Amino acid sequence: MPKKVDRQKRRTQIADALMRVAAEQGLEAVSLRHVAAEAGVSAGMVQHYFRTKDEMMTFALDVVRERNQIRVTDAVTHLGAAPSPRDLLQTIIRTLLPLDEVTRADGRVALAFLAYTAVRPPASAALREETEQMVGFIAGLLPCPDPENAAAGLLALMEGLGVYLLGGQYTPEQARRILDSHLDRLFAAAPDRSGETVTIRPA
Amino acid sequence: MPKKVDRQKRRTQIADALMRVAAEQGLEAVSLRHVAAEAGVSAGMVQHYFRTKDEMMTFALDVVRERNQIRVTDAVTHLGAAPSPRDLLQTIIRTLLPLDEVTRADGRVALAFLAYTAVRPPASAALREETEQMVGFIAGLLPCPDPENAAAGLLALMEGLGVYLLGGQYTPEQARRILDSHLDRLFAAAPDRSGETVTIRPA
DNA sequence: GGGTTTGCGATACGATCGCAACGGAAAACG
DNA sequence: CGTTTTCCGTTGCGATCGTATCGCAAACCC
Repeated sequence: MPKKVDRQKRRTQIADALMRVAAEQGLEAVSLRHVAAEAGVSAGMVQHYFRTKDEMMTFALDVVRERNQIRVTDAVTHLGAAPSPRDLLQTIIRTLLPLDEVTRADGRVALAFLAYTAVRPPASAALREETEQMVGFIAGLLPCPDPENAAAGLLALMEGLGVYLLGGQYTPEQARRILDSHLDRLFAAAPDRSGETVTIRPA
Repeated sequence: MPKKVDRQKRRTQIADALMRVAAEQGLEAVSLRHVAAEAGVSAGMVQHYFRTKDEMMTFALDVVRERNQIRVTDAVTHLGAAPSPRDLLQTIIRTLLPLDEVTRADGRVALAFLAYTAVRPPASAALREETEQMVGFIAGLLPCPDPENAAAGLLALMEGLGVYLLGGQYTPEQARRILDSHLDRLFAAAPDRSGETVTIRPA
């Protein structure tokens, strides 16, 4: 057969280049040739690994989601074995917010994809499922009444904070304060369960 | 001089066409010729009223913002002279959320522009100022402690709800419930001022 | 080692892009 | 009524787009 090439690895390298282009110049600057140049390869090679541009986009979108997933589980792991629900939530959400230059780049890509998929509904199925799962998980951590809606609201607040951070409308410190204030409210009105902790279990 | 043409009106007509294209096919489908075709005019005419594409985009962005502003003041006016702070907030935010097909179209445009300006920071100055003003206004309506952060959080929640609505991750009913639940929380823990009302005054 | 399969660079094609330039029609002004 | 100024449709240019296709080299199978 052919040369042994790690296909998945090459595809990821190309997706990385795509994300760099998208983060710096926006998604509309993403073209086969730009991505190829950014990746330091020929345009033909990009075409070899992605038969169509849309396939490349979809793959990159998956990579972004996967990276975020990893970031979260990493952060949670570093939190120790039995964090309080509030610390756990704060860590998760702070991890997902574009608070530094690195995560900002990712955030710009994610935002661009959001606008991209808003016109191509089928591409967002996985995203939808992920969100639903997240809502369920967070709801279980909240001591307040109506935890389902509170959890969904917390996620929405996170998303909005991300958007405003990228738009430069809120500073990172502001965003952190807003998040903390919101968590205060979520954990305030409830019966005191402040001693409780969460046991991390593998997904 | 020349034929008397209402320049501003023509520009708005073109911007309307732009928004229709952007809402249906995304911002990357917005080109001089597409917009011209959608508006039923020649490409040359579009060029006549906007020397560059970027000028057209910026103008359209302004129109979107202006429309939202009008929608809000309209809704608030229909609310009567002395609504409760909570009703006022609910109305404002529901007005800004993409809950029906019409506002969804606007929301898609706004989201596309958000991604657009994320890479062109200078274009978002007006947006930033508007948000700041809004935070101040909302903060004055909130009875809870830390009203500044709560207000900013409420706006972020709204933005996130909008994004999730456009992505089809939350349904309109869900979004309304989430918003109400959040408002419950904001107006719950406070000293009872439920009898108070807000006096609407002109901006 | 010949044949086959794959990796990948090169090139071409038709479409579309933003933009510039030209030209005529029409209206206001002298 | 002629001039001038604006309006705007047409056309063309160069660049770039996504995609199809070809060709060759390298590696694997037998």
